[in-house]
Amino acid sequence: MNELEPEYLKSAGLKSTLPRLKVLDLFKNGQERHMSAEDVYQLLRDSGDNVGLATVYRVLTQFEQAGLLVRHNFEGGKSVFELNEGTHHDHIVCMQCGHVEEFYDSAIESRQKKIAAELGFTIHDHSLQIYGDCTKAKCPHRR
Amino acid sequence: MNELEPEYLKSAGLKSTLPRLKVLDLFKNGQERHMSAEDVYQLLRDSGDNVGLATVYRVLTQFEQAGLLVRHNFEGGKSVFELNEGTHHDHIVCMQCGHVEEFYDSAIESRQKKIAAELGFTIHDHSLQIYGDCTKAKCPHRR
DNA sequence: ATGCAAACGAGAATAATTATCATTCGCGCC
DNA sequence: GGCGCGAATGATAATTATTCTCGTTTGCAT
Repeated sequence: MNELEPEYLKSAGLKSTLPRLKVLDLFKNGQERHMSAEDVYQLLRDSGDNVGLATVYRVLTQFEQAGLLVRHNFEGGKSVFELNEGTHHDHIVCMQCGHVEEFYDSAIESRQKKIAAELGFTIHDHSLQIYGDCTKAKCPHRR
Repeated sequence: MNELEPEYLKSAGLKSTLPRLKVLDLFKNGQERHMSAEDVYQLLRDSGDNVGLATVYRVLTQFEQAGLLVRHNFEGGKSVFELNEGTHHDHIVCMQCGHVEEFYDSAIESRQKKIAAELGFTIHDHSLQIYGDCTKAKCPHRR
């Protein structure tokens, strides 16, 4: 059932190996959009694939550098990755259940550009997270 | 020469102890606005005050909870603290020299509130950092 | 099929932070 | 001005996230 996709790795200049294909498949066909290294490691282990934790870290970092994944540093000290689908967005994170929603606001984006320019910075990257409680929902997502 | 200020601690519900007074003094009268636990530890050590690293971590966390300091999680894996002067602001960080500038933009703030509301979140906190290079300056600040 | 560099897996090493616990300190009380 | 007690401290062990090391395996071109 594993829908492997070696072409992605080839085009990214990465050799097509089993661990890489499995990790990529997890992000493309798995249920969670946002996963930490530990999450990936456990999910692979659960599905019977024995990929070493060190390899997971290596692969995630390589994928980030290749532009296949994006890394986020949410509160809590661990890096979280998601598939890079070209469209930039920021995140709002529920502090109760850990659920993550994505949003994009062009007004915020353009203000950031203006501010950076005014302060004499060449913008490289930015990171915006809103932390709160998803009161509306009954927090159906677990951490 | 240490200008101690026990009243701050009292009013924050914290017992006035030597390590706490020294850390507070560093933030109020030191040259760096943004410091990690290790930074604080080293600076105290340099000025002849022997405060344990564990104590530094404890005091920083207590000060954060008491509202005296604000904690930031910039890229790089370590927490950075600054004096809480009531005025919220975000940060732009130079990736070359580590220099930090502060800014506040009411348009960004209000857009965030609106977005959180639309997504059904009670906003708790937020974190916005822009990462870039301070091209204008010749990067006079070192990390 | 063969070979070799690149990738892997297990476990050691590192970095930031937190927990443990015996000793010391701040401070109210007599 | 000393006493006592609980809170705070400091040294160090423990934890957590991540990276490094190194002997073994694998992808892939010949």
